Amino acid sequence: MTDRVRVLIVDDHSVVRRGLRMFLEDDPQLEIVGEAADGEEGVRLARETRPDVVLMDLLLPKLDGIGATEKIREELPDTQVIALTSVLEDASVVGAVKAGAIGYLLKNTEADELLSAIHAAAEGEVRLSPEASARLVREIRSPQSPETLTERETEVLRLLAEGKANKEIAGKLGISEQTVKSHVHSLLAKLGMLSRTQAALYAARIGLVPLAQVGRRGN
Amino acid sequence: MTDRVRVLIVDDHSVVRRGLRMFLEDDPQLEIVGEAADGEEGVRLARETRPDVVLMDLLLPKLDGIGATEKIREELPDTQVIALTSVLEDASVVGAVKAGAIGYLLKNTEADELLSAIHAAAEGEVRLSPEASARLVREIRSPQSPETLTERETEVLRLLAEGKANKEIAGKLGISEQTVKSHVHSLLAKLGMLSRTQAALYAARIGLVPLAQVGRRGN
DNA sequence: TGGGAACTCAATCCTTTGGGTGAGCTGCAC
DNA sequence: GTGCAGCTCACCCAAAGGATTGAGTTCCCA
Repeated sequence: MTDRVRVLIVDDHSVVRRGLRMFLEDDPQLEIVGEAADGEEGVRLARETRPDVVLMDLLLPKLDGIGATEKIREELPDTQVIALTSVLEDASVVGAVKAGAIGYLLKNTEADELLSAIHAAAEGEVRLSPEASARLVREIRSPQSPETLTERETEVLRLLAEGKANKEIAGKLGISEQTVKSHVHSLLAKLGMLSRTQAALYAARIGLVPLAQVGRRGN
Repeated sequence: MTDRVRVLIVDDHSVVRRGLRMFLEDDPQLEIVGEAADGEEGVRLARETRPDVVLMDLLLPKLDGIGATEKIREELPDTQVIALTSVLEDASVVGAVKAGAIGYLLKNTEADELLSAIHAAAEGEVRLSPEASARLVREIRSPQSPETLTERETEVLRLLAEGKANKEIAGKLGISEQTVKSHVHSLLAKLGMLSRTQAALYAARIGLVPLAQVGRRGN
């Protein structure tokens, strides 16, 4: 509490890194120990600098924020991670929390909120944006809680969300089309959806597939 | 050229606004005349402050960046707009340019590039990020240029991209399912795609539908 | 060792999607 | 007017998608 809180910034946009740095430098109690532009670099810098708090964007090149959070929390249990993202989605809130994030804030958070969240995180206190809290609560108590997809189902969903047909997915995975259909079936049931199109959009929404390269002719 | 360039920042993330402000304040030739957090406020502030250059995020609440750009260019022909976005998509590049943007930059642009782009814009010079240029060129010369969808087709695509079935779309639009099918057919042909799922993902990718609220049960 | 979860596949059935073709209507441009 | 583009609809057909039921495998955990 008396020492300065050492912070690492991980975000792929230089503008955002700069903005965060400016916000944080207003607080003499904080020290920025580094900036990383992708997930892998984030993990590496965390390892080197051993920060108290990492501000982690979730959409990152190379290794996404959730993956990076997992690795950091695994290797450096004393380092707290705050997920900082522009988009709010059920799945990514839950994913970030599961990965070990202690906070989840939206990028439109005001400066003082952000600072207080960082100090809270350094003390091991959970701090979520009101929206994120709502999602989490809904997740927990929701009776028709979106059951988690199995690994295989997720894999199928990913391919499905690239616009592939069942037959293509079957070929890709080396299984029969029937099996793909059964995965699609249970995946739709779990998500409470009625068509592969809805599932594909859901996958895109939660960032299961990089939207930027999706749906292109012949992929 | 001798006067300071007056800049308006429009972005819904306070962190990004702060970051941009810091970048721009390094340059004594620039003056920041305002910040807006959504499209409508952006248009209003542009009207009031009559800036030389507007830095416009494309994903905005209330009125999106392309709409805001159109309005600003209409009312204030001397104000140049630079689209500044985190995602690069064919359609939004083309859309922004059509709406009258003179520049299109990604948010991971470095500070000096950004500054030089602003000065270029103030002089009426076009400045695109290399990636955006590539998309534009491809758009122009591409022989199988993605023919533009008609209004009706776009409407159908939008509903399709909310995960709706043909029958639902028909009901929503008050036309027969057959007609919907014919729209879907020609729309797929124009986009060179094979399934509604691909089309839906494409629509999501170009921001035809707000991804945040897509694919939910019962919408 | 018994049970459950995950993955695999099959057979059957029905619905949805999408292709092909043709055609009537409107409104606008040449 | 003639022609074209866009919107509408119909009929037919093939393919893909999705529901249902049932069942075999492996692997892991209680």
